[in-house]
Amino acid sequence: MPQRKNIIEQAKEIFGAFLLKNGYRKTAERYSVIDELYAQDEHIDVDNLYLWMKNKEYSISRATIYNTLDLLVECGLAVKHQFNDRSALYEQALTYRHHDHLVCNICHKIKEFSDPRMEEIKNMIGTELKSQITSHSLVFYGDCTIDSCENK
Amino acid sequence: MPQRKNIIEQAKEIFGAFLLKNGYRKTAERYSVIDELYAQDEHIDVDNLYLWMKNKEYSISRATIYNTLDLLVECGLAVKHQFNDRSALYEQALTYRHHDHLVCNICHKIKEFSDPRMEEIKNMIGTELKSQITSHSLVFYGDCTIDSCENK
DNA sequence: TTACATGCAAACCCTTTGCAATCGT
DNA sequence: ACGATTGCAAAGGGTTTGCATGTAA
Repeated sequence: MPQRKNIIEQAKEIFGAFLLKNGYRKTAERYSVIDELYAQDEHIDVDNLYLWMKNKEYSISRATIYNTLDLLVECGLAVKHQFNDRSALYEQALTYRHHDHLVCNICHKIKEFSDPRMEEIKNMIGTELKSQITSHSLVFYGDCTIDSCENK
Repeated sequence: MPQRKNIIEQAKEIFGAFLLKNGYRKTAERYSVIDELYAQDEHIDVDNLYLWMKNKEYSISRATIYNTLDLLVECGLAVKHQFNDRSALYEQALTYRHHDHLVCNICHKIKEFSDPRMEEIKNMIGTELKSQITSHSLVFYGDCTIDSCENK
């Protein structure tokens, strides 16, 4: 990932401006969450992010991670997903383009996709049901039909 | 609801056959959950169903409601929805046709809709990502633009 | 200096589990 | 009678909260 560093720097600048604008403080913990969230290649939940950071000798608590992720979501630097009734998953959002997810019923691997028809459906349903639709969550669940899935 | 009684009777027959087939026992508690789930006009969560039933002098525990709802989902007589990170919502499924949901950001009212393009998207993405898609969850979130919404 | 942020542990909420008592079959 | 089902309360897992301590501004 040659340009990931730049992305992280960019994210930190945006975050700094956001903190300033809202009178929040710039703490080392908050910036470290950006570093480590943006270091992930996959969606990650709070507990795994916490363990990951502990493992890297960071001194941070779960509470602070929760708090910081909320801030990151608020300023658009992170996206939160709730795929099932378990823990929420987060991913970086600076280079994010909206996509939806396909979750394998057996191995629970997550694949991403995007379909332009979703926008059309949103517009149409929004008009029909008199709602200004602000976001959506779409998850497909299915059985992999390829060998890379661990269900065979 | 003139024919709701018939629907409940029909549901009970299906449930009875399901219980028999699987060697499960026919208990008054299990049937009472059908009665009261099917009496709802809206989605309901376990706790509210429990309180509703307690209020009607039923003698039933939360654990049994959880257990029975699982069975009802298993045999197709109920559908379970997970709209947010809070409690799951259930609805009767005998007269159910698949639909998706629009949740108001402010008043949290739920509206239903259905769009045939979803099937097309499912088929296409399933082929593309090599998955036998078995189900999906689609929720739109938006701000009502009508006065019936409590957000004005 | 003085709030706000942190870290810890306890509290919370929804759901699941363990087990003795009950009840279908 | 046997074993599944119930009800209760305790345990579980993820998230939030309260409060003393630490720290940015």
